[in-house]
Amino acid sequence: MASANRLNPEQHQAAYCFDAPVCILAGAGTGKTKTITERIAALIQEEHVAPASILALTFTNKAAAEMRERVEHILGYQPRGLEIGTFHARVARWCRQFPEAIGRSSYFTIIDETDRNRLLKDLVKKRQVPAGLAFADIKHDIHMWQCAGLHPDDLVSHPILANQTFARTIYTDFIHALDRSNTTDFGHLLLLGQRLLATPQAALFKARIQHVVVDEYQDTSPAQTAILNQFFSHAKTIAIVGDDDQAIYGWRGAAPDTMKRFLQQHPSARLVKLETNYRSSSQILDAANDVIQVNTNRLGKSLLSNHGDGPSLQFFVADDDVHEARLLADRIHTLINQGTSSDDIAILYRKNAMSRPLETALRRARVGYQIIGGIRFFDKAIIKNILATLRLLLNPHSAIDLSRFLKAFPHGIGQKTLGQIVPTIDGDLISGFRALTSDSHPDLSPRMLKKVITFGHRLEELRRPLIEQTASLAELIQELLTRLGLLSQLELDVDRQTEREDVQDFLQLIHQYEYDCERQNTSPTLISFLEEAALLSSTDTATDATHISLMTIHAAKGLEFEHVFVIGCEEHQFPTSQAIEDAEGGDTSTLEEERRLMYVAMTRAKRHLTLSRAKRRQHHGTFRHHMPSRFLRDILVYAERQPSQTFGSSRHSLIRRRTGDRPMGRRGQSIHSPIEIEDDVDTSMFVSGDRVTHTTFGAGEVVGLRGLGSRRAALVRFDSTPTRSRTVVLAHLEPEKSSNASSVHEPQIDMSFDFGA
DNA sequence: GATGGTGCTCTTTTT
DNA sequence: GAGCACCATC
Repeated sequence: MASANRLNPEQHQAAYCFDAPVCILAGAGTGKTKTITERIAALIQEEHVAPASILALTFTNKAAAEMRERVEHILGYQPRGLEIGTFHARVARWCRQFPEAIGRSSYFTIIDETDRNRLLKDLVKKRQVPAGLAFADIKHDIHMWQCAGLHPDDLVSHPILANQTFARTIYTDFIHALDRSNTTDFGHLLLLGQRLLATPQAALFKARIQHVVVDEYQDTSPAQTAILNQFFSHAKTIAIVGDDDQAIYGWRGAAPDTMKRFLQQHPSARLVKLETNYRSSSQILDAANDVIQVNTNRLGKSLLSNHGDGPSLQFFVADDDVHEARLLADRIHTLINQGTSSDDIAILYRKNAMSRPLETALRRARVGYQIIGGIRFFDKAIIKNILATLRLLLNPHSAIDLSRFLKAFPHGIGQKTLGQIVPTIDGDLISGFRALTSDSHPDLSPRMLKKVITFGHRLEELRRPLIEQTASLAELIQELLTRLGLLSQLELDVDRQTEREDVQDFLQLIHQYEYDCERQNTSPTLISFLEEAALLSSTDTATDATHISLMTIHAAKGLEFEHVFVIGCEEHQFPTSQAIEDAEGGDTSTLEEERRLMYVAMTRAKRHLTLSRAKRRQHHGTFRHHMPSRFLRDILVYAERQPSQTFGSSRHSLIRRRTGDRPMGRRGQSIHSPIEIEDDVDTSMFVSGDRVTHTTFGAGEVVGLRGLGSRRAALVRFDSTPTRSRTVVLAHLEPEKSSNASSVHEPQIDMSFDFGA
C-alpha cells in the first residue's frame, strides 16, 4: 500500500471512504487531485474493481487528462475502459453510441456558442417579438432553462413569468431546429444525455457504472446533477470533491449551496475537510481569508499553510490601464532577468478584454506571453468555416453549417434563396443541403432552381470521399480545400498571411490527431476529430515554459503559479458593475460570487502575490474612473488591525509609483523610484470629446475610437461637415493646441487609496 | 447577390 | 474595439 503513505490523514480518509458517499471539502491547494487519483487507483488496485465501472467527471479536458495520467502513473499501466472526462465529453460519447435513442442519426454534430446564437437570432426574427423584449433576455432565459435541465415540454407545467412566454416559444423552435438538423449545442447535449440515460438502450451501460467520482462539484448545474443522479441511485461508491468558496459558475446554473444539498440528499454521507494547504505562503492565505470571510452561508473551513511565511503582498496603483500594463511588464521583465522562469508567472484578470494593454506592454518589453483561453484557435473565422464545411458534408441536415458554408464559399446562392429552400421552423424534415437536391421549390425561378440543384450535386460529390474515407484524413481535407479553391485563394492574396498560417496549422493538427489515434490504437475518423474540436475547452492549451501566462480568473481555476499578478482591482471592474448594482438592490449573491472569484485568484499564488489597480480605464473607447476595489480594502483594513508588525516584515508592503508630490510616509516602507513613461502613439492619446486637427479635413471633435484592420483610427466629426462623422487614421490627427478636453474627465471623487498613510 | 462603408451596441466569466 | 445591421453601389 505504498501509495497511501503519501496521503495525509484527512486525504487518506477521503480517498479510502468506500462504505458511504463521501463529500470532500477541499480548500485551494490542499491536494484534492492527488486524493481523488489515489482513490481511483485504490479502487482498481486494492478493491479490485473493474476500471470500466468507474466514472470520473471533471470540469475541463485538461483536468481529465491530468487525472488519467496520474492514475496511470500510480498503477503503472493504462487501465482499460476507465470513464474519465468532462460532463460534455462523456455525454457526447454516450449519445454517439445510441444516437437513435435520442432522435439523432450518426454523425450528429455539436455547434458552438456563436452558431447557436445566430440560430436563435434567426428564429427570433421569424416571430413577432413583443415590444421591449431584448434578444439578450430571450437568450438568457433559454440558457438558464438549459442549465436547469428543463426541456421546453417541462416548461408547460413549470412556473414561468409572463414575459418569458415568448422566450419559451423560441426555445421550442430552437429545439425543433436542432432536432431537425441533427445537431445539438452545449446546453442541449446534457438534456439529451439525461434523456438517453432513461432509455432501455442505456440501461446496461448505466448499470455498469458503479463508482462515481466528481471533481469541482460546487460548479455542477442542475442539468449535470440530474445526470449524476442517474448513477448515484445505484452506485456502490460515490465521492464528490469541491470547495464552496470556489463556486464561480453561478451564471452557468450552479447554485452556491450545491455541496450542502448533496449532504442533505445523502444523509449517510461523510464530510471530510482538507484544510492543510500545500501551495501558498501564510501571507497569501491570510489575505485570501480576509476576503472570503465576509461571505455568509459557507460550509466553513479554514486553510492552514504548510509553507509558512513568505514575502509580503504587493500593490500597484497605476494612472490608467496602459500605465498599469507597463508597470507590470517592467516588473516581470526584471523578474525574468533575475532568473525567474516564465512559466512561474501569471497575470490574471476579470475579463478577457483586459488583456489587450498587457499584450502591447509585454511585447514592447520583449516578454514572451501566451493567452490561455480568449480567442481559441477553433474560433477563428477561417477555421470555423472549414469546420462548418466538414460538419455539413458529414451531416447534410445541418442548416446552420450550410448557411456558414455559403457565406464562406459563395456559390451564387445567398441568404435570400437559402431562406426559401431551408425551412427552419415547422414541420419539414428536410433541411441543410439535402433540401437542395429535393426538387420541390415552387418559389424559385427555373434558373435559380437549376443552380441550386447543381450545387447540391456538387456537395454530394465533395462528400463521398469523406464518408468513404478513401485516404488519410489530412489528405482528404487538403484535397477538399483545394477543390473549394480556398488554398489557391489564400496563395494569391498577400493580406491573408495569417489565415494561410492558420490553415497550415489546422492541417498539421489533423496530422497530429491521426498520429495520436494511431498511438492509442483508435481509428482517426472525421466525426471524432470534429467532436474533439467542438468540446476542447479554451483553457486546454498546453503551457509553454518560455512564456508567461495571461488568463481570466475563471480560466485559472485549478492552476498555481509562483508569481501571480491580479490586475484591475477596481470597483465596477472587480467586482463588476452588475454585482454592485445587485447588491444595492438587496441581492448579494452575485457580489458573493465576485468575492469567491477574488479568493480563487489570490489562492493561485504560491509565494508572490501582486494586486494592482488603475485609476482610470478605457471602456468602450472612453475613459472611466474607478475607485479601488472593496476587496483591496478588506485585505488592508485587516492589515491595519495588526499594528505590531513593522512594515518591512509585515504581510502588506506597498509599492506605489511615486507621483512626485506625495511619497508614502510610513517607516520602513519601500518606494520604488519613479518610473518614466515614454509617450505612445495609440488610441489612448485621444478620448471622445477631444478637439483635433486633421491634415486634410481641418478641425473637428473626436466622437469615438476604433480599430481599422491593424491600424488604429478615430471617429471624428469635422466642423466642415457637422452632420456626419468620419473614420480617420490617428497618424493624421493632432490635438488642437488650446484643447483642454481630456482634463475635464478628472475624477470628482478619488479616494486615492493611500493604503494606511 | 456581393461588397464595402458607416455608425450603432455591447459581453463579465465558458463547457 | 469588434460584431453587426443597414445602406449604397456595382
